[in-house]
Amino acid sequence: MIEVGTKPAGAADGSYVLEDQVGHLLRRAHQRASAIFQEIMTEGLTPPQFAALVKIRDFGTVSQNRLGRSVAMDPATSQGVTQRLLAKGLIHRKDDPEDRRRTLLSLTPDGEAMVARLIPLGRQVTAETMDPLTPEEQRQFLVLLSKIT
Amino acid sequence: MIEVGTKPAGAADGSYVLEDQVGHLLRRAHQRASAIFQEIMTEGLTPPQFAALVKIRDFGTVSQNRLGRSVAMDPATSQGVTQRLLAKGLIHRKDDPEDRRRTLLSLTPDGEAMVARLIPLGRQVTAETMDPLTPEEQRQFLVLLSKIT
DNA sequence: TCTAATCCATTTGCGTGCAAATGATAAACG
DNA sequence: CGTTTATCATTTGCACGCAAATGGATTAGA
Repeated sequence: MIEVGTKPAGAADGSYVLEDQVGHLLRRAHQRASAIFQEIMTEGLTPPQFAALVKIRDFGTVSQNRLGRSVAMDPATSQGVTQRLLAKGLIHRKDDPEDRRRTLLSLTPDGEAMVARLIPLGRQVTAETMDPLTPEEQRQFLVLLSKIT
Repeated sequence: MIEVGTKPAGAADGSYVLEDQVGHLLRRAHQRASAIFQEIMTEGLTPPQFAALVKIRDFGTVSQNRLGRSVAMDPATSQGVTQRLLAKGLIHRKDDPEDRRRTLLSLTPDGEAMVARLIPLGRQVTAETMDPLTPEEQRQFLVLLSKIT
């Protein structure tokens, strides 16, 4: 018996090819995207820190938890990230006078300047990450990726 | 001047929409895939641990660094992961007699049994993660995702 | 009202993930 | 042959990421 053609990715037999599993591919693609980010963004910010800065700028003022939800960070992670942005002098904190549970975050002038300076680089990161794809594929990919997010 | 239509995702103006950046979408998709993994794989294994087990099974016997490269883990991370698999009694270690720098890893009988039991669940994880996509979209997505990995 | 359910921020503990440094071994090369 | 270079495993330090628990504040409901 001669084998014709290759085994389809979704083979129902005993084989299990790690490289065909979405989770694994997503993990690796995310690693690569982070590496490209670090190459281009040379100011010592991490991707979550940059995402937080951008969102704080969008909001103007936000509570820590709300910021976390808007960028998909749980409260414990938000805590750490805002802590470090605070230490870098990029954001400012004050108690919410209308709800004493909350602390409100906003950008410092340094933070504003940093975001403005980094956004063009952010576009570059996205471009380079998707560079292996044609423009048409890039559009398709973003649509599909959004659907499984 | 009346604005017609919505702003394209790649707008070259001052706007920067975090949700349109691949890195951010990849981070969130990876988070979701990991969450689905944990829901379905109820035996206390993490995605990297499972990936390592599968690869060790494929190799039969591998050095720790080689295993790491094959699943995209740096040496420090490999160290931690194999450490925990060892503690769970799923893998076995021995010095390589032909190269005293290396330590060879292989599955214990428990490890073999665990992988065999979990692989069907692995397929389920992949299926559920891509559930929002049609079968045709799933194939497209895997092709594109592979290209940027 | 006042009590239960929610929400906010924080902390602890564990598991990746990576940079950088180290000591031991092996391979390359002059 | 001996030296330089590369590889292997390990350790330390830092940054996510999440589960679970806590104490304080607010909201909803009986």
